[in-house]
Amino acid sequence: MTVKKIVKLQANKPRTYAQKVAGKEANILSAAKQAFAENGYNGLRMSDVARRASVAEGTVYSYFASKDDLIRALIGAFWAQLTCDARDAIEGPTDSFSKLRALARFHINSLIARYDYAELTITLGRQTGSAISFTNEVRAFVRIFDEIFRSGQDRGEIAANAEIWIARDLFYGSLEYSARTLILRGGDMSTDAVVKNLMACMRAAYALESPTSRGSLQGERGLIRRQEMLTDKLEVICEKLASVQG
Amino acid sequence: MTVKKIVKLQANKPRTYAQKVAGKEANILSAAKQAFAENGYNGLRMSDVARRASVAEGTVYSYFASKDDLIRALIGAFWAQLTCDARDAIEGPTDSFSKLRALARFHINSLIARYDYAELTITLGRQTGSAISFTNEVRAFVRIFDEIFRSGQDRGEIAANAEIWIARDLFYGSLEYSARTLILRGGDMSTDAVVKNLMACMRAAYALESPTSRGSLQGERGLIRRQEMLTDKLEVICEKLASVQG
DNA sequence: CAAAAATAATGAGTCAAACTCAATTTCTAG
DNA sequence: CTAGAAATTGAGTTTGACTCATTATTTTTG
Repeated sequence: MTVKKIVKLQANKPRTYAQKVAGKEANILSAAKQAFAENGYNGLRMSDVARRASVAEGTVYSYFASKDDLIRALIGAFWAQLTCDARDAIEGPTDSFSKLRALARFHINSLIARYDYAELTITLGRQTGSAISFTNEVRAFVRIFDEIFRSGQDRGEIAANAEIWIARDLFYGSLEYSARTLILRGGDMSTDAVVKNLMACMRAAYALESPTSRGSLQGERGLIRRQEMLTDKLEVICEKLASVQG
Repeated sequence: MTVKKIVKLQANKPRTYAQKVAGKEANILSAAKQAFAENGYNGLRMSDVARRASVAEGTVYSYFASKDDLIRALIGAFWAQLTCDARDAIEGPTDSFSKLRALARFHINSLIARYDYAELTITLGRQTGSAISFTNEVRAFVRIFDEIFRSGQDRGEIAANAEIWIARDLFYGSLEYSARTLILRGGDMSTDAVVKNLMACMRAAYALESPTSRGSLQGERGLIRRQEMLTDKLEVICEKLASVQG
């Protein structure tokens, strides 16, 4: 019985040397992910990563040229995953603004869950120089917005003369800031309010309303709903007045 | 002729020991500012700062507990200066939205000029822990927006039910992202387009338009706007009632 | 199959830079 | 003028990223 046969019987052990090597890189990344989650960028020690991955410190450096390189890889993987998940999240709705709303909701929740990754994305994005740059993974993520926006323009839902780079920064910029605020202040504020507000702005600035559909139907419904809201408010006032009197 | 007389003749040399000491802190800060501008956060060496300020390395540490502390002080000074300049910049216009426009224009230009400071503001804001925090200087700067917004609400120019924290993040978040984009892509895009777009969004989302001017122009929209105004007014009444109760 | 060549892994050692602290200098108050 | 307080000094410590000569493993070759 050779060693090879034993190896073959074990489920997901690497068969070839090349596979083993590839697996080691994944091990190191996974160890780094853990260490980063626990201690953040400054607290992460290369020696600790090596120990967790059960390799020597030098080995880590044969896979990643530097600490920054390692974290960059981690962040790249994060955005790649996010891109996949975001594409799932926008599957449901068909019109552009609903897709954008779904993307916004997904994005702000992701940022709140893992703000540490988002934070380093900018600082580590810049490679060996002074200019700001981004990894391909981040670009791929940003492209999701661009695709929705462009197709919205093609389909006549979004104004054709809207400048996409401005809209994109409005979208991602406000979501990131809001995510930070929500983290800072704790759980008493909702992401829904942020998304709702952002989408109202986007609609107001970029929507091309078709006169037939939205002008009459939704407009009328909106009016009715608003009247109902007004009635509600008036009722509250009456109650309050009564209680003040009493 | 004593030494004191000579000192008195020289213009802005320190007279007392205390003044000399106070001046040294300023020297160190100024040296750090230079070093930071030339090499950025990672490239800044405490030994270099000490040499530029003509003091020993230990002296730097008797004024600032750590490198991060030193840079934080630098960033604090930056925002303090920015706060002064921004207050000047919004002096001209009287209505809230014009003030906000002036602030936006000022802010995006400042960010483009000194993005390095803005970038570190977040990362170094957090003090010895995991939660995100901000220095008082940053808070003072942010307050400018809040003051304009609140006074706009009081004066009936801005919807009373608008949530200020959401509006603030929309404002600063999109400006920061746009500033980054403008730095990245070079000079072919203008800050004006960004400001114009942002203000259009803000107006659409938060403006309470006077019924005489725009209300009559657009039939259904005018109706909706008036209803929104009514709702806002009612909300103000509700709040006032609540405060009467409490 | 064995020897040679290629590839990968190791960890003790280097080095840069933030930070410390005992000794020294400078200033002030009495 | 002097004692003591306050500030300064810079050589030395520490920490942690990174290197590289050596060793181990795998593949290729004869």
